[in-house]
Amino acid sequence: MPRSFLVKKHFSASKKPNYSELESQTVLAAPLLYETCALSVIPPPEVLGPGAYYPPLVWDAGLLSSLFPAGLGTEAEAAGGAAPALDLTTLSSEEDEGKSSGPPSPASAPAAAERFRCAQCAKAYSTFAGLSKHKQLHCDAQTRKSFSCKYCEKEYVSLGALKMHIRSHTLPCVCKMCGKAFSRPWLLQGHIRTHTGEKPFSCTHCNRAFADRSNLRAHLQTHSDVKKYQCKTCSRTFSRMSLLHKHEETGCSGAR
DNA sequence: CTGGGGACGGGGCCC
DNA sequence: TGGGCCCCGTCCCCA
Repeated sequence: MPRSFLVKKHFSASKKPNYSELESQTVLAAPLLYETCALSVIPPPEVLGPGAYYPPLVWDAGLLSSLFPAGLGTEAEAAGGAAPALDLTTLSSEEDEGKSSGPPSPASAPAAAERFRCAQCAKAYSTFAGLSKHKQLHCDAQTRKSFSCKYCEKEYVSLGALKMHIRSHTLPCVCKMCGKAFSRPWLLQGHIRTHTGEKPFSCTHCNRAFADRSNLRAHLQTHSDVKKYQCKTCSRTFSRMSLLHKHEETGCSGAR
């Protein structure tokens, strides 16, 4: 399964993300803030539409854990929220596995600890909050991804992966020439080559040059007698997956 | 219709 | 932990 395929469908039911729309939210309102890609993750609230925005603090689990050292599980309960999959606000740094001195520790009340037991590892906790945090940090995380994106349905197993993904929503890297926004600096660099005409990737077979390494790789396939993608029915090979898909969709006759 | 180029996106790996 | 880079991939367009 292609890795980018799943995400793209969240962006748009059709082909490409609507850059102009995104730019209107994240870039054009405050171009100077982002033109050098200085902002690593999330634009200020006034830049994004109110419906789509979640403040940066939401993502700062470390800050939150410092603000709520006693644990956020009880906070969430008090708020009456049936928390979604797993919100980052419920994450804190390493703690509570029956080891820390926090509220969920079972050590001080062995009898009460029996009240909340993890179904997967049998660890016991005195409070529901303690059990919840344990499951979020350890047992549930082993069976499902734990870091949920606020902008879409994607979930990740690590905060770093989530942060990287969030950039695809915030698009902090903006082209000074045309205003187009990108999630990562090197994507912007590649785009800038479309303005400058720079083509640093050359084919050793025909000296043709490309601005994009992936495009060179695809081009190299054209020099090969046996292409990378092969039809299972007729054994015909193609230089690109898309060509193979087209071939299969149009109905491989089995000939050739 | 097919093949190829151009532009771009995302996850993973490495430093 | 974050940035750079690589790899794999999609989509659009054109000859």
